Amino acid sequence: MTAEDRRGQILQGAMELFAEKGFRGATTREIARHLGISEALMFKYFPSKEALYQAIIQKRTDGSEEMLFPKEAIKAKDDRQVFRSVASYLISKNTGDPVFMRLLQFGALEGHELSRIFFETHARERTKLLSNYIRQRIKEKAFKKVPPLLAARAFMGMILHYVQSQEIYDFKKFFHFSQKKVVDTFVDTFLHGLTGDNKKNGTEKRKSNP
Amino acid sequence: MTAEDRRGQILQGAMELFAEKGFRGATTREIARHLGISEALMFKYFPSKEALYQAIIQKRTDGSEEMLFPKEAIKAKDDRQVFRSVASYLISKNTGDPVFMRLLQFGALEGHELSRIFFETHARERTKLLSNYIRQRIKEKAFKKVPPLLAARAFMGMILHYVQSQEIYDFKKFFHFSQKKVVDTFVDTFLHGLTGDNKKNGTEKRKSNP
DNA sequence: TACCTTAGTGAGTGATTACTCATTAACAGG
DNA sequence: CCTGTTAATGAGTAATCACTCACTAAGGTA
Repeated sequence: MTAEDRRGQILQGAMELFAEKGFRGATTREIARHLGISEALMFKYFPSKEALYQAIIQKRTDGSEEMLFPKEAIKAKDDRQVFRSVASYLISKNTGDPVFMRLLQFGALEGHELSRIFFETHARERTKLLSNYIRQRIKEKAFKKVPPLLAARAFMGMILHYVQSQEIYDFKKFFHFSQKKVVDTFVDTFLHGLTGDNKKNGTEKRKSNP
Repeated sequence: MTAEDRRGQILQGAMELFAEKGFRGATTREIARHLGISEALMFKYFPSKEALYQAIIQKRTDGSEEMLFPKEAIKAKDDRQVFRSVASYLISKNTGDPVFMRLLQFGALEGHELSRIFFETHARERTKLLSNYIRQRIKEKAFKKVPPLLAARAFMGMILHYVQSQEIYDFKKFFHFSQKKVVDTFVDTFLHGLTGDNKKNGTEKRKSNP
């Protein structure tokens, strides 16, 4: 097997185990056995367990294309479409493949350097992008006057906590909603609130109390 | 020192270290040194590291008085007060003392039995209580027709993810809002949404475009 | 053939882990 | 004073940890 392929294989297998058991919890012996190779070979490719962990995080964060922040919807000021895109992106990115989410969560708790870097750059950047849009819409009197940063975190929190619950707390054992239902409910609630008349979409209203 | 006191002291000190480093990350030697006692004494009081961990979780979950679910506000159908109470409770319980939150998070990731039990009972129960209220208010046409469980999780997710960000991802280094501001923003947004006129409170309106 | 590079390993290394045990020290009741 | 109880410990134990090293075996080139 070529060096390149072997490197990739080790990264993949190690990531799975780190995500499952955390940095401290996953042993080098386990990882090697999981891959069907010797520990010694692993240490030929990565000089330490720490270096292996760092390579994994770096690979995933570098490869993270910018968040699907729909430029057309933003230009068109199509609020519903903007928030739907953000929600869909976050849900679909993390639900199918909770490995990276678990990895980050573990890293944050264990106080790992690179996890902190992720939160202080990527996560913060995403929140800022969304809060900028909200700030602009407030200026245009389309949104109420709320702290934009707080509102952005509220919206992303709804989504991220939901995904986290499903994948880490194992709530998916108890109930499951379609992604469309989740996105619709979260976006509609965020934009229009729970109170008010029973409208189905944001654009059309329907009288309920004649 | 009496046996009772010593037991409590060990529980407290061990909890702090488990919260900081996780079950696998915190060593018995560290815990003993942190308490200023020998490992041997610890093992006299708790037969294994596992038993110590279990005792900690049990103590915190048993002592958890029922969530401040304001009965008067519910009877009065004071939506704002209901959601404000839930939000305030969750925030103040976890912000000042993030130890238990970290403990649970670690436990969930490490797949620890008792953490799972917490989520499958306490956390689920809270969500159900809130979703029941929402379901009732939907029947009374006070709320829009949304999946009550999903709406409840959206609201609690906003709050819990916010606290988690502040305490675990260390976002409090970058910005801080007063608890009142956070509660107001989250509750108002959840009940009335971001769109619509610029009202300051749910009851009084203020014209912005003369 | 002889030689060099390189993927790959088995059998270790010292350090650290959760946990044990024989022993001490203090204090009580008689 | 003696004796029993009990909090408390220092010095271990076997197992496991991350990591190393001397060593093959398989090619490619001359």
